[in-house]
Amino acid sequence: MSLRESTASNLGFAILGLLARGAATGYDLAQRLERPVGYFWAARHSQIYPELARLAGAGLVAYDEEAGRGPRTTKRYRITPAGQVALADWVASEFEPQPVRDLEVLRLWSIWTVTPETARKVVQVARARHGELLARYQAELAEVESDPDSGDPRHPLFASRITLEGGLRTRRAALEWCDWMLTQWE
Amino acid sequence: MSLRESTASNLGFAILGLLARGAATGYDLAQRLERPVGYFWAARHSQIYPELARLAGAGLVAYDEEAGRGPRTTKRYRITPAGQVALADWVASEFEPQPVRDLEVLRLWSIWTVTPETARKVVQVARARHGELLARYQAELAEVESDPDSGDPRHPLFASRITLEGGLRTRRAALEWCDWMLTQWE
DNA sequence: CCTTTCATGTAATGGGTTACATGATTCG
DNA sequence: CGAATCATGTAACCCATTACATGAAAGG
Repeated sequence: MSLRESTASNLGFAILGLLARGAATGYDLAQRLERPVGYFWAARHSQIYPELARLAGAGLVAYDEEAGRGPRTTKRYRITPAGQVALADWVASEFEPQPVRDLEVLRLWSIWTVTPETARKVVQVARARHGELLARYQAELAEVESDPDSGDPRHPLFASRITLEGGLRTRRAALEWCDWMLTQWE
Repeated sequence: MSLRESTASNLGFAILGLLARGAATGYDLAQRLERPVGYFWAARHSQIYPELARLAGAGLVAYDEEAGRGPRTTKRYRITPAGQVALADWVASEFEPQPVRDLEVLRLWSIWTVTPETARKVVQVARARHGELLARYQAELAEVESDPDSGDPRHPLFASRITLEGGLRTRRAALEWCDWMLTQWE
């Protein structure tokens, strides 16, 4: 665990993390970086394709070309041994906490400028959103837990399980916070 | 509460939120956007000065010039009535949840690639960081709560109090999550 | 036949960090 | 007298979003 110069960006490690779980096309990666992984790290395809090219240039990923359906060939990427080392290294590396940017809290921080009635509406909308996410996480966690591999610390599903558990706990705390806030306008 | 075209960026509303609590120089704003406000919205002075110029151009803030200490004049900014309206409007406006980017969770999501011993170390470091933040939030909350104005929904300290309370709850949940995780490698 | 999905890229723009640049006052 | 603080700005670069662009196969 030491401070290190990275060969890949944060997005690069998100992609390596996906490829460590299985080979995929840029298109596949873009979809997973919208939905399951996107809960904590989102990205669009326009960002993913150039990053894949960089990772390939650094030898952290490699690809086979299949004759594609569109105008270009389809590239199926996989992580290389060097990529696996880089990923594991990065997981264990120390890094100082990055600057946070939470739009919901920023909004609440100025909520004293509106009437209590408006304020309560804002909190209720936020509460509903947290509730939706909580339900989604719970459903996904149930699915992951149904697989016995999710108990094995060296299996990807183990990591899926603990990150989902974290999301769940965070959302539950946020819901309780919203309920508490609603009691604060007398 | 309707979807609206904003006159200011998110950073702009962070600045308006600060100025709504009192006049300040760009330098003052930069400091508060590092420490207390930086817990949920951080920014550097190189971003703040141009944004202040934009806000002034849009008539949302105004400034008085004092003969400054350095090579340039010191500008003390205050929010205008139009700025107050824009801020309150924005607080009540709907906006779809922005893409999340949480480096800590991204890292844990690939933790299955390292040995259980290394993994536990990673979680312990994260746990310590959450503990530190919790302590800081608790101290700040105690200070805010000592002021009776923090109970008045139309006073800025009310909003400081509820956002700190949220930070506290989130950190507490994160700590419990870390403790739970540590039980997961048998 | 039309829409969705698969599949890949590039260009323009905006947001944010790091580094460059200047200089007076205050504190040790 | 040197370092920290007050105080303001600009420039280069990186990261991310939106929009532009193309085209085949599959499904309704």
